[in-house]
Amino acid sequence: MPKVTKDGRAATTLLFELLQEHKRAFHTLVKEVGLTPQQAATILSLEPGVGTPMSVIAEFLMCDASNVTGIVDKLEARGLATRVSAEDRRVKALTLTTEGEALKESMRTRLHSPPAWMEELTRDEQRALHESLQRAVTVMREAGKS
Amino acid sequence: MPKVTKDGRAATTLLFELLQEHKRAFHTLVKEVGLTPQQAATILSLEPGVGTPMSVIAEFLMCDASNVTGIVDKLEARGLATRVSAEDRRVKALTLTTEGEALKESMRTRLHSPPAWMEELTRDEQRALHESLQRAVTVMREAGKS
DNA sequence: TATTGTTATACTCTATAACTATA
DNA sequence: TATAGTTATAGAGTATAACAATA
Repeated sequence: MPKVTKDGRAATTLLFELLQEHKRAFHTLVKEVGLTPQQAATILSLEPGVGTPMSVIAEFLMCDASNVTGIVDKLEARGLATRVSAEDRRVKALTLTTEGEALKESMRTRLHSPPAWMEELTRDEQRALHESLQRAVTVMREAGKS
Repeated sequence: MPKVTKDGRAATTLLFELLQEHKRAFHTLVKEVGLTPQQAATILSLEPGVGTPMSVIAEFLMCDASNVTGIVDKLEARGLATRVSAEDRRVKALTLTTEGEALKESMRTRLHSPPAWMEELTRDEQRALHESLQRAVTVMREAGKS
């Protein structure tokens, strides 16, 4: 098992800087589509055609389940999502409406669209970045499971 | 000028996933030190020995200047920072107290410390990640200037 | 006049605790 | 009894608008 090297520590700090930038992009996008950050995050967390229990949304948002009620109320009021009943009749699952799916895709496209600086990298540099990040995310997912 | 390739787009999406992870780490840390997210972000934005105007803090926090008043009030009440007057007597600058500096360093160390998954990468992989991110951050900073 | 920071107000996010309806 | 979601409440974050002090 390799230790974290000087490169590993430097990479962590650089990641932090890139993430600050991404945060700004999210903040700007959310304002433009007229949602609050939590409403937007909820929309983005929903898979089309799959009902997501309120408790799962609370975990994703890192907040108490009681808050999800109000957030979801507003999404329903705007016609972006609807509550549906599950087998266990205590749980209420949230699904995107057609309008909600469209908004989600629109946000996703813009959020995941490459920042302006990406085109300053050569093809080879973009490939190297992709490969390194892919490897990092892979081990991160593995670590999360254990 | 190279275009954004498939690798560039994939890298952007992966960056998004790492961001989610980092967000969780920040959230956990903030709770542990007993600050709110905005209070913690403010502390982290202050340079030791340098007075930072309220307006600069507002820009960093991406919120209206009127909100900074209350956030700073609480930091002062906890003895982590103090308001000092600047040459232009309209502006009030915020500086860290000794206690505030200590807390900032403690948070910074933990936030920038490599996540657990980093040690799953080999030395070579860590070096590749570092180099790719270094290049990305360099062009990002350049793009930010223009 | 213009700008910095503050105050006032209203809405959103947040955690805690008490409640309901299911299980 | 335990769990999923809701309601009630209080503290914190947010934008807008109006204000004081200074430029």
